[in-house]
Amino acid sequence: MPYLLLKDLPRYDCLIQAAKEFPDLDPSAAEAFLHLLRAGDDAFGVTERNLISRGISHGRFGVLMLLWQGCQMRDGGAGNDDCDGGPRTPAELAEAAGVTRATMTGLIDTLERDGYVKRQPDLDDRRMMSVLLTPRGEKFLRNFLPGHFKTTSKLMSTLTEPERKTLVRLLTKIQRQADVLNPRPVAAVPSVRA
Amino acid sequence: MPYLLLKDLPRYDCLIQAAKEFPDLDPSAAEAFLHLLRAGDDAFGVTERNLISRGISHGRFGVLMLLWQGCQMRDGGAGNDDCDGGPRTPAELAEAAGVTRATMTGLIDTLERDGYVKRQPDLDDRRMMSVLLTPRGEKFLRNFLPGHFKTTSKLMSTLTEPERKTLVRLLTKIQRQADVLNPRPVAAVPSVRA
DNA sequence: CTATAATCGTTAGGAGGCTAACTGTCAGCC
DNA sequence: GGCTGACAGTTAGCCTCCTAACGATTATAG
Repeated sequence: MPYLLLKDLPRYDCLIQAAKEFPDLDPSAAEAFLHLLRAGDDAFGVTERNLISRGISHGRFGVLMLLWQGCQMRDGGAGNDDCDGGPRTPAELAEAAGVTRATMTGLIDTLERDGYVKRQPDLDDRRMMSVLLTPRGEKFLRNFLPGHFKTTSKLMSTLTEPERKTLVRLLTKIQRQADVLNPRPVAAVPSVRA
Repeated sequence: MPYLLLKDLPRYDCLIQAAKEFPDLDPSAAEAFLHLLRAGDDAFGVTERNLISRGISHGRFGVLMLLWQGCQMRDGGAGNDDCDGGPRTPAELAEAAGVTRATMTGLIDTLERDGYVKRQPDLDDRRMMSVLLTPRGEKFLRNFLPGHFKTTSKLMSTLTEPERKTLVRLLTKIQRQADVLNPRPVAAVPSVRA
């Protein structure tokens, strides 16, 4: 429950009222926007509870999941060609997780302190490190995940299967639109000539 | 863009694969859950951009909105009986905003430092303060809000009017379910006998 | 082979959340 | 009137995130 405001959303007629003063305000858009943020925050809060009760933050959990995914790919080896083992280095993890490298350093620090992961220098390129899940980290996930999945299932149990599909479809549209509106640096395009 | 992980969501067949190992994992529930968090984060990020470019955080913006709403109610005085002027004291603001009083102290500190709000001691109850929007704070909102509303409108412009209504309906269901799963303290129930 | 540029991980410092504990003030019971 | 408890706002300390800058290492150009 990190991020935002407005425990109770404004009622729709209040939005219409406000739209009289601000012609740019589209009531139905604002309503959808506020509900999206509110529901996202609520959903986040529900799972956050599970996590903090186990002494781990959402960010750290995400790192463990990325590493574990890598292990699965390697062990199960299901010949999935575009899952080449998952991220390993802090930079890859940061990229996959959507945080900065500096933040990833902090996350790995605490995970290593708690014994869930291990850093290992790369022999070929001495700038790099490899981050590995320890047996303890894997054990944590195996203990934690079932409850976590149960929670998300319960959270979504109010929606029928078609409703879930509809929701995903609408949310995907919004994601794409957000990508358009959010001019990401898009590192891998060093302009036409460089 | 505060909170979470997984820049790229796992593909659906990966979820199905994982469900073989974890029977508790309901793929469609997990998919909907992840998309909800992702879309909420994206939407948040889009507006956050506007805010930080104006030197204000989402939290501070929320406080200004709450105070401004109070002003509107008072000035316009539209005889709306359950909008009695909006929150005024730090405790009310914290409650309305969904943060702790301690956090609200910090938010008001920075807002006051920047000249957007003003603290005023309550003469009747000397424990209390009143927080007021300054002319500068109001001016900021009048300058900022049109662009903000335009952004949210653009974000939601990918959805038709019926789609927005559907989205709101589904998200409301999730909110309610989250409330059920999230055992809030519900302060006003001092147990049967106290 | 050397100089410059790019990349990796880290560090330093800031902001915004939280909890827990503190100070002042009001309300109620004796 | 004087305690005791409840409440308002603040303070202190922690965590996670960010940006900016750094040293070390590798890649590239001449």
